[in-house]
Amino acid sequence: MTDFKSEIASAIAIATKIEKSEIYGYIEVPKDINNGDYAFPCFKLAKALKKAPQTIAEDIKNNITIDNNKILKIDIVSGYLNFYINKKIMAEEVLERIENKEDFGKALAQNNKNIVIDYSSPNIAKPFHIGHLKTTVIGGALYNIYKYLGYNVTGVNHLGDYGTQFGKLIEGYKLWGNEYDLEENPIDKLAEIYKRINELCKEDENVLNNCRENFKLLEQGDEYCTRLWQEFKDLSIKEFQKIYDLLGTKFDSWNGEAFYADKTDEVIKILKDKGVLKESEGAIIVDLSDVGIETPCIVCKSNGSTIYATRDLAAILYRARTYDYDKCIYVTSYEQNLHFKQIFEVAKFLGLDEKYTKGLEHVPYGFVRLSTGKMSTRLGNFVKVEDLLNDAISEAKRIIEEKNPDLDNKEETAKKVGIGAVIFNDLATSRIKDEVFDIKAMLNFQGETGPYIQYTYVRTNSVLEKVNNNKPKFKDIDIELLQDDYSINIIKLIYNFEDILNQVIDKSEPSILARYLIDLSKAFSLFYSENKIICDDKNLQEARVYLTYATGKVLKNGAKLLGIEMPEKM
RNA sequence: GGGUCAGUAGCUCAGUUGGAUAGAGCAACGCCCUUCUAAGGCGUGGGUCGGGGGUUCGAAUCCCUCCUGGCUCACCA
Repeated sequence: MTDFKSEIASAIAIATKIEKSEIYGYIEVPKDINNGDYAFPCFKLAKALKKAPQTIAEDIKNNITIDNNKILKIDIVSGYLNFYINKKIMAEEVLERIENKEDFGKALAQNNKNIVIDYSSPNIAKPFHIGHLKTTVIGGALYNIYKYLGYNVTGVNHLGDYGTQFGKLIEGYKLWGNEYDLEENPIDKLAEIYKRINELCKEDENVLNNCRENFKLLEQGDEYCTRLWQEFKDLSIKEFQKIYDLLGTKFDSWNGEAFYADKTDEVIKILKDKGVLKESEGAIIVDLSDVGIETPCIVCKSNGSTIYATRDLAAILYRARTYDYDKCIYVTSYEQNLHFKQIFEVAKFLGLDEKYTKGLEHVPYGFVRLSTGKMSTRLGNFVKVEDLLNDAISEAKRIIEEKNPDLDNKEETAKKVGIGAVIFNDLATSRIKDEVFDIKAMLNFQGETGPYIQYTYVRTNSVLEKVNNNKPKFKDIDIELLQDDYSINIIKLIYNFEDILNQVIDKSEPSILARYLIDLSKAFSLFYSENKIICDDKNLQEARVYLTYATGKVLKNGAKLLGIEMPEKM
């Protein structure tokens, strides 16, 4: 497609003899469409050229050589150079590509880079609560978008399946296992056992020692402990899988912490050979004060066992070797900011190629808090994702019964709408912001929500159904009939789709796409309410139906990248 | 206390990397369905962009400082 911004930048660069990349960075899109489609603020050059902005604008305008077919008009308004592009060309290119490219937006993807994304990563034997939802949907969206843009992506569910907590669980099971039926509701039962054993540990030091002993046995491969651990793990995964199925989340690897348990010796050895290990208070640490991190990174506890940092370092080694990653992304809450800062520094001592250490990226997100305070598994103060999704689905069902009682596939539609609402809610705002969980707001399907996007899509669908899905061919439509503000508004947005996807991966920020889909939905809703699409004028109808089809396609593609499924009717 | 992130309308948030008159949604109030789905569209009210300095043609955006809140600061993950 024609890159209007780039062409304008080139032309200005030639006229001013200034580097194109510099000019390109200055060009902006005016908020007010009356100021054209692209604008160049001449103030930027005033100092360097020692001229008044107005003079610069005039000079550029007089000297610029630009394709008059693509740029129709250049205006000077208070120091700005405003460019008016030929929207017919833009409309033609955008709409033609929609028809031809099955996966519209992929054009910029011609890379073969390997991306590893570590996301979701819940703790075994603990409930999957709404605190785990963000990493799951943010990671999932990044996974989809990287893949869509042509990267080789590996999604890793780095399960929390290792540590003293399992020694405790095993001890609890030994004591009271016969009181619980784990098949029925495994996670809840395990959580109960976990809570109970923790209480007992507080009362009785001997029990705590037994727990530690169990974990040691587990580390040494004791048959009984390993069998129990495996069983807890299997039950948990089965439970998690239910939620992943609802959310449509997929992973390529389930290698969790335990997987790296036998790979930490090598890490210690490399660090030792590098001479960066120090003993301090009985533990073995890497001092990072040289790089401004005052808290040292512990790689070996004073009792000789390893710690999560060591296992994360082993994972970096493993991922570099196995996946040859260009980027390795960790989606976790910002609680772990310091931890990742530390291990990314220590990773520089592992003797890896710079490519791997530079490719490490932590993507932190904000807390989910209940109105009653911070969530705590221990205190039972949490909302399970399964319950939330079920609430959302019931609410969607209720609304369907109220608004569209004759609908087919009510169950399936309610599922898509309810889950779409929940996913969208977690992706719609900047990931770093904290969120106070508000079930009422989440179940309000009005305004800027997932259901709004779905509803807009459904409307595009019914228009097409009205013409028996006889979408006109691109070559048969008259672009001239799509030059009104409402249509152009939509076309411009579709033109930006690729750019939006690239922004998302640049910033690891799926909310950019979520907001974009809202903007596109708004633009279409306005077009829809202002125009009669199915009308007496056959040419006009065909052009508008085509635009409707194009909008629906982008909405559906975009939503899918966020993990939101579109119902065909609702 | 150190580090770090955040503070924009009553509430929830955008703000294209320093640009033109700071925008949406929710909530409130009004209007629009014999018409392609009203889960929609339109309108009204609502702002010291946390405070104060500074940088410059120009600041919600960059720098300094203070205030408020979150997270974190050695053997949990």
